[in-house]
Amino acid sequence: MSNSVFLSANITETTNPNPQNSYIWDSSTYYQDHHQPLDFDPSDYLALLDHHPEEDAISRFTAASLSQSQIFQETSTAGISLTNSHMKRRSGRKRDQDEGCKKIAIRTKSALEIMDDGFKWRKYGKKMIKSSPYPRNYYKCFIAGCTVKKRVERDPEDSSYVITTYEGRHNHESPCLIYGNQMPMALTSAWTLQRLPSCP
DNA sequence: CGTCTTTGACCGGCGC
DNA sequence: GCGCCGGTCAAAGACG
Repeated sequence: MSNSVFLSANITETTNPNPQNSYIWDSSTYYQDHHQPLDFDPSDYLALLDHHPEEDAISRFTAASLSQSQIFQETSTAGISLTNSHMKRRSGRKRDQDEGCKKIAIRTKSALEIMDDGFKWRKYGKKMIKSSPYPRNYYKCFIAGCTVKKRVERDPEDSSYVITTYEGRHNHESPCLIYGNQMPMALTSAWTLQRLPSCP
């Protein structure tokens, strides 16, 4: 676990005039284990916004926007146990050693198989895997020249959660650039983000 | 008719 | 070397 990072926060889906939805990152509920600095930027993978309730303002979320005085708390044990088993199964593969540091796994409670993360995806495969009764879905970024992929599968230990694994970094902005400023809808869920291991 | 999803086949990595 | 498994491809089908 030494080279993994967990963080979690309430993320609220916003109402948005665009076809793509966006999400409010509530930094007051943000927490992270191991007291490590956040060394990846969730906004590379999700069209996140940072909500400042005292000013009733919304800005684009980035790792740098997090305050240094953040209070760290324990993350959920369910998130740790699931991602541990996932890491163990996949660790040691050559491709993972080459590309592991570019992978981010996101676990979210959702009734829907696919969540709108602000990017457009093209589905290219679906596969039953041995370790889970649920199928794994494979997507590529729709933007030409962008090689980012994601896998989406249900948590075999708790089917109310969906695990989304992003591989690579987008070389372009999210298609969701124009954000509405309406108050968020009441759709909140705790997300757990984890950088997968095997960075040298 | 164009776009997107489904699904079976194929390929390569890994463990035995 | 062989079989298993996960990831990808591409033709066929579904859907608007």
